Amino acid sequence: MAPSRDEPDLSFLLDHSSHVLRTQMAAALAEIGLTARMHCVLVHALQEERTQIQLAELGDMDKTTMVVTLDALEQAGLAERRPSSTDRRARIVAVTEKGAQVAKRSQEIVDGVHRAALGSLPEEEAEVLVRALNRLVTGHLATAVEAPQPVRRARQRG
Amino acid sequence: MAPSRDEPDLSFLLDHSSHVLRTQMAAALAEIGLTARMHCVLVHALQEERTQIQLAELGDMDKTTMVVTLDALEQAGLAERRPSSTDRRARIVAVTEKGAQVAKRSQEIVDGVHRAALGSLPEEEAEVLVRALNRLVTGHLATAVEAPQPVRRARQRG
DNA sequence: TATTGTTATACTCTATAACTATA
DNA sequence: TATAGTTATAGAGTATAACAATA
Repeated sequence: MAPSRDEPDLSFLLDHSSHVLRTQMAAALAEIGLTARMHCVLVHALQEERTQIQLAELGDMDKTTMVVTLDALEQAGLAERRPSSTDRRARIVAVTEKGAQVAKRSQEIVDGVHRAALGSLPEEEAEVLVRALNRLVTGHLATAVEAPQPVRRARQRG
Repeated sequence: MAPSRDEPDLSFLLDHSSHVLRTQMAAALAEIGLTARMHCVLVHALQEERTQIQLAELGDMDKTTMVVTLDALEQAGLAERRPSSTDRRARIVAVTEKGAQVAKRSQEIVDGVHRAALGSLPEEEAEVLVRALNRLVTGHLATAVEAPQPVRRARQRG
């Protein structure tokens, strides 16, 4: 939505800037064959032994979305599913050697995209921007208002 | 995506804050039966005589999305399609009396949601936040990187 | 009984294509 | 030939339900 008047339209400012930054990030990561989600999973899986559900929560995605993301990472040879030694239901996501290299590169890309954006601002403005957003994200804009759940029919038996 | 390290994760900050603000806005406008798009169309249509396509451009939506949005506004008795006096293909979107009242109320709601967010910050931080976002939106984050177009088959003849 | 991961699929959203009327 | 608006629908994205294995 475009700004309608002279008042600051915070919705437009946040929507537009986050959308454009997201497209820049997607384009930059696509050059090494990654999506933002794949990058996110790689980085978190590298930090410590984590199951799919733990990684899903960290990346704020559904467990079924994690399945698809992991399929892509496995197919690219960047990660593997390994049985957990303590819970035979769970799978630990192990990052391969190649995956670790790619993650290092993708983190540089992510940092670069962020630096380019923040670097386009006067230094003090960039600092305050980050501080203000952090305050919002941990305060007034911490948790989404959940919409009323749409009804969902049972799926066809097969 | 959650922040992965100690560096400021601008993507997360913008995505999260814009998403939560959007849900707050949707919930607040839903109380008077509006979506953000409906509000956007009402406000712009009130400013001057505008066609559907002009309103679609202002609200950054497709003309087909505008059709759906206008259907909703008409059904709610808030706006009407009127033939343009200068172009018999085009329709002017006229806001009804009731629509004008609702638009006034919805603008108050929008302003209120924005004020609540900005008001949760120290005054100077809020000012710099808006200034910085404005600079990004008109500068480094002005235009989205467009993704390669997905192929699209011809639609079934009927 | 509850949880992990999987598959199948329903749903939403939005854009594309084709069409009619008009320019 | 090009444009405004409409309809139908394709496609992406994602979440829900059901299920098997295990806790």
